[in-house]
Amino acid sequence: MMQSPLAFEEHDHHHCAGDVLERAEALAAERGARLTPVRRRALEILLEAHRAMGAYEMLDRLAAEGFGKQPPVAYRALEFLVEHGLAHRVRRLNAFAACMHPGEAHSPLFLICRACNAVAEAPAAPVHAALGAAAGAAGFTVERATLEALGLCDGCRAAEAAQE
Amino acid sequence: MMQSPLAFEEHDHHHCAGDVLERAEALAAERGARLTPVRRRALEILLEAHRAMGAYEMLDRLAAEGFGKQPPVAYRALEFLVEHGLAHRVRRLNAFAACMHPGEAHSPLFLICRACNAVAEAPAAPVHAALGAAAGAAGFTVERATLEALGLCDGCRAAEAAQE
DNA sequence: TTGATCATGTTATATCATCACGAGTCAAGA
DNA sequence: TCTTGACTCGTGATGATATAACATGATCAA
Repeated sequence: MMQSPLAFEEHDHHHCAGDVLERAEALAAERGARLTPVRRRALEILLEAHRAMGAYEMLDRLAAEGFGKQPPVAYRALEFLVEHGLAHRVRRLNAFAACMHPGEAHSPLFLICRACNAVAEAPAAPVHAALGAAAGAAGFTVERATLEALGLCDGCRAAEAAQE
Repeated sequence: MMQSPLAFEEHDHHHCAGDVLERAEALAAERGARLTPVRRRALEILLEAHRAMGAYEMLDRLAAEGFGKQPPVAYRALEFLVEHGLAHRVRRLNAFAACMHPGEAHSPLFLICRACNAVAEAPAAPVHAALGAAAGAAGFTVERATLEALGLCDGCRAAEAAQE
């Protein structure tokens, strides 16, 4: 599998890990949610990997660190993170990614590069507005939305164009 | 499992099946795609069921009619239909649904009612526009999009409100 | 009619996700 | 202090979804 960073451009990785983790802890405390060792470690692993990761890869890593070895261990930790907005599920990839903006209410738009497998989380407010309008016209009230785009990031698009 | 029609309101079911199938055939012919017996039957089954259907349920039905009994039989037929715009994949449900507007280029927006499991295909042009803009700002070119909303159709919303 | 291509079927396996159960933890209140 | 109830985490087992790899047969253009 190729490298799959969570944003297309270079960025301050320290922010992604440390700062986000810190905010996650504050959030959990504030809401009475228990960021237990497995859960916290799962979030750290997602942040360190800095890409979308399948539940079984997560399980392998957790097991290697002395946590349980059965699928529910990983699924439960990931479910907790998703429930509390600390991670997101990327359905197209059957995978999970750390949320880069915990706390800020947002249902993200994922941009998935089919060439380098990078997954970026983009602001989605206008998309949600359009979505709500379309749904309303059809007699439907949206509670949660899955917005995932498959395509090419600029880097890979340039590379592909050059190759032809 | 509950009934899961593809639109929230009553409608002319004959149109959904007969007419769509007819257009599908025309489309296939036009594009040199071979709508073979399994493929055609798979599309008919989707149209008749008139709801999202998992690959294994499709497989059961195909097998019962004398087609192959192994998963690839269903997956290949469904893959063909999706590739040619005759069906769509609903990722949130790990299921497939017949396209109600074959030929009209559209990447659909699915509205999934969490109460009655109905799945409706809504017009998504404005959503795509917003999506493209958001992606462009992030340095990304969209090729395909998954747009799925989970929520309540008006009927179920009224029922839920009445119950409380 | 021959060769290229595509379709269909098979067996086997990979991958993703949940169920059901029991032991340990922890805090609120009798 | 001692229950009690909610929650957590681990287990084995199973369920659900999807693909790989390969053989046979159909289709069609040259």
